Amino acid sequence: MNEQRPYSKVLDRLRGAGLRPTRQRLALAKLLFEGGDRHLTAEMLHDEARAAGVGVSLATVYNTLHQFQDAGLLREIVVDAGRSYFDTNMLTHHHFFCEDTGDLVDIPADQVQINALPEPPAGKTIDRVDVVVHVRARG
Amino acid sequence: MNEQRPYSKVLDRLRGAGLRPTRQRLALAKLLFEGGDRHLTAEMLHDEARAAGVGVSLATVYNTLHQFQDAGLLREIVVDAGRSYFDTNMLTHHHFFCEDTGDLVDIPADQVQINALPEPPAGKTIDRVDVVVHVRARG
DNA sequence: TGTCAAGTTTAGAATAATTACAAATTGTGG
DNA sequence: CCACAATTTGTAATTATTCTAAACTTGACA
Repeated sequence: MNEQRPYSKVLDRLRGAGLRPTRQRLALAKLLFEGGDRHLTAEMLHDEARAAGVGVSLATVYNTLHQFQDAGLLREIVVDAGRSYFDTNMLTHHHFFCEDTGDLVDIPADQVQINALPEPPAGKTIDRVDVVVHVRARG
Repeated sequence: MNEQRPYSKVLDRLRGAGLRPTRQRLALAKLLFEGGDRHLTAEMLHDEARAAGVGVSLATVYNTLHQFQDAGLLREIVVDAGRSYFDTNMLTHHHFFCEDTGDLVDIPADQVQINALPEPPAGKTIDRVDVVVHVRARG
């Protein structure tokens, strides 16, 4: 439907976040937000961009991911030591993490019910609750 | 009570895990297991060891932490990108993670109740469920 | 107790992910 | 279209961790 204005949605999205719609940001936003819910590392996104013929440096991919995160368009997930995934699904939800393959799979929020939470330490407020269900190939 | 055999407990612990009780492993085990529940990075443990006058290289600290983990004496916790904590509390429990300070605080298992969990992806079994409650200084 | 093989430790090099930097480029309001 | 600030970039730097091969311990056994 958007054949003639393929960037209009992401463009609005960037504008809404107060980010200048540069060529690089538009291309990365398109890759990130027009493919459903995704879990990507900086390296993976960089490869995708190059494969799509988009000239963008790895440094810019990192910058952009962090800017998108600060703007609330993405969230960072840390499951694997020394590797950050960025999740394009901003709705409350949780994750399966497969220790064999490194795969990350969404769990809709309504499939996990937490019905007791402790008081946070003095002077702190709860920001969010992350549930990671570690799984492995059945042995 | 153990003034005369200060290493006997950790010694048994290493023996039980099938690990040779070397000077380094004994010293690190003492630091790790005789101070209650602890959350330490390799670097932190290395510093403690040096402060205690124990000559041990950082490489050995890493090796030892992983061996202890494989032996079921420790578990690794990943909350902060690019930094691994090791937790000496092997009972089921969860964590507060303070984003401002990087502090990690235990939440006893009975203070979090999860009463719905999804089916794991085909062919996988659930290994464990990690709940991390992200908190920050009240604004 | 001395010897030896296997298990450990170590310093330093290597790797991997990420961040920092300063120069070059680009986007935008006037 | 200009000027200037924001952005991008290649590269170097940083950080956490793993690797490696040589040196050193340990424990078993004669």
